Amino acid sequence: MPRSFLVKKHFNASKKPNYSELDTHTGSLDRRVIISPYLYESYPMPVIPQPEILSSGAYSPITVWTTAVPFHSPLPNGLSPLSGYPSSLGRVSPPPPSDTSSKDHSGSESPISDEEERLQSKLSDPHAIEAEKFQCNLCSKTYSTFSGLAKHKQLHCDAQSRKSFSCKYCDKEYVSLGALKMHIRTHTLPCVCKICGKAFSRPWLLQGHIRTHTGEKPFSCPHCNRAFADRSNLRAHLQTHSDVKKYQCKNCSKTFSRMSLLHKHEESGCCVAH
DNA sequence: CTGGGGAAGGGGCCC
DNA sequence: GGGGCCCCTTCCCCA
Repeated sequence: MPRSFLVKKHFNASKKPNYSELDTHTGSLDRRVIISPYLYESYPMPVIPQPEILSSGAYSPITVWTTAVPFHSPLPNGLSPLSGYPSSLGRVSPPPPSDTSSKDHSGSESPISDEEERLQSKLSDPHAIEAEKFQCNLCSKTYSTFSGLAKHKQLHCDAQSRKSFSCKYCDKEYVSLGALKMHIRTHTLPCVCKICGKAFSRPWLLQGHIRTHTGEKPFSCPHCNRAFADRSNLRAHLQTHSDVKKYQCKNCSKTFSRMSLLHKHEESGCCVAH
């Protein structure tokens, strides 16, 4: 079973190692890998089969998620006026501070946005309130009634903005067709190695695989002249030369050259012991 | 058991 | 929008 189907574990997605120093260590390395013409001459890129993903049944566009605002439902708790429901009637209570579900469209770290401030000023002006219509926050369409806006959001705008593209081979969903196409390649595996027949989802994966046959190792360690076929493997190797390991156990402060080694260490019971 | 190398996959960015 | 590439991550294997 290809690893692509394994569930990805995000132990700490926010902790990203800084590899910026790699360039200084490998200053002589060209950032663009020059693939030997030999590879392309002897092993031309495979013809990608007709993309099944483009067939009409490949995906199901506009899959309305069940989180859409129910028609004629009361305002969901935590739904702010910025969600398209003007608070001119004074019915909308501010979302509870602990509610994190309403952060979907909030890119601002400030608890009070400019739009909220403008709304506050409007609230102080009754004439402005009267002139206010029920406006969709997604497409700016205005409606004279709240129910009209709610129906619009349920049947059109929310469905459009939250449409998903479902893989017909598995239950994964993607927000864009491009992402779905890329994913489906992990099922169809259109790039086949002509030497061993192993199939890959992307051409560059095949190129990397072909290096295992040719022995080409374009990435050299500047410290020990050891060569690698994969840049990421060189990067991991460079950590072995470093006195300061990037991955540290937060309990015992022991450091590791790889995150996977830290994970092993943590799973072995260090964190439990402390 | 630990550390390291090899191989591979997915997401994201750029052109 | 698609391809190429990079980065990060994971798994397997071995010393």
